Amino acid sequence: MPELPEVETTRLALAPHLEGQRLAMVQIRVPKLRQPTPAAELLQGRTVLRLFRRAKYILATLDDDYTLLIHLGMSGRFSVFPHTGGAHTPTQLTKYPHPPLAKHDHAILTTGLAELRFNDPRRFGLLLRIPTHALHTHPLLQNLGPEPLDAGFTGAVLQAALRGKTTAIKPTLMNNTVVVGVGNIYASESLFAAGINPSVAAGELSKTQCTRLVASIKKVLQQALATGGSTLRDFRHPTGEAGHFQDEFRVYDRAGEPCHTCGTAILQATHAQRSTYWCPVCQK
DNA sequence: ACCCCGACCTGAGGGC
DNA sequence: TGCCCTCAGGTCGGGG
Repeated sequence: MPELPEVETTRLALAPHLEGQRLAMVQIRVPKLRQPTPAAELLQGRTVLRLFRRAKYILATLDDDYTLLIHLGMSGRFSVFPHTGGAHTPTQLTKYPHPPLAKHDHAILTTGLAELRFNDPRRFGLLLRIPTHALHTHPLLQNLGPEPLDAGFTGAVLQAALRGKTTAIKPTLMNNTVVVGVGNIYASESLFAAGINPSVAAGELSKTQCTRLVASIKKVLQQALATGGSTLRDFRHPTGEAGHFQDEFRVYDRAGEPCHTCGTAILQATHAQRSTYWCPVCQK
């Protein structure tokens, strides 16, 4: 499910229920996701000071000098069940019967405002408790490339990151040390928008192409954010709404269908074991 | 230092 | 109906 637009959509939906709120009750129902999950007692009673995002990680700064790191993996999502009728103590919360827990509901965070449930069938997601002072040197975070929507991500920066790389540009866009947040959907979509063939060796892109590609990545991600991300199969906003960017796909998941620009059939191939889609006429 | 591949998981969908 | 195969929005560690 989650590339930058879906992760940011999730963060935006969670923030009003978490920022400034105390985790009155925490349940951890799975011993490990990608890594062992923190004990509920270490999180319960803490207040969330701030909820921010870096790459595809959602980070909750807690009031005990720890940060809760959340990653949605392939199939992770949050559901929000707001309480009705104002603030409550944990005991009172049980008086508000939210729907029964579902299969793969691995963590439940309850504040005075809502119950937030993390569901992840494939368990590629991640919940980690990290000392806040050590966050930027944590192995998961210290080698990350630039945020694609930051002003500092420019054609020159991309070209420098691609220098000497012989791998095709498409899987390279999904390399977190080059740029973060771009996954399998938005890599194909951005290359289409830039008119670049996904098989071109990354290091061979011209300065002009890098500049165009950076502009396309920003445009595609911003448009996806504006439409609430992409809903394939099961991705939902924490509110339960679907995203709509899947209606805007130019190439992703459209093998054999006509290019919206030139009518040529969209092609599909595999790069690094992931599907790539492109138009052989519009992308050179 | 790079690059590729398998591994980690469950579930949906298609073919037989 | 069921079984078996493939594929799915991500990342990491090992080996070449």
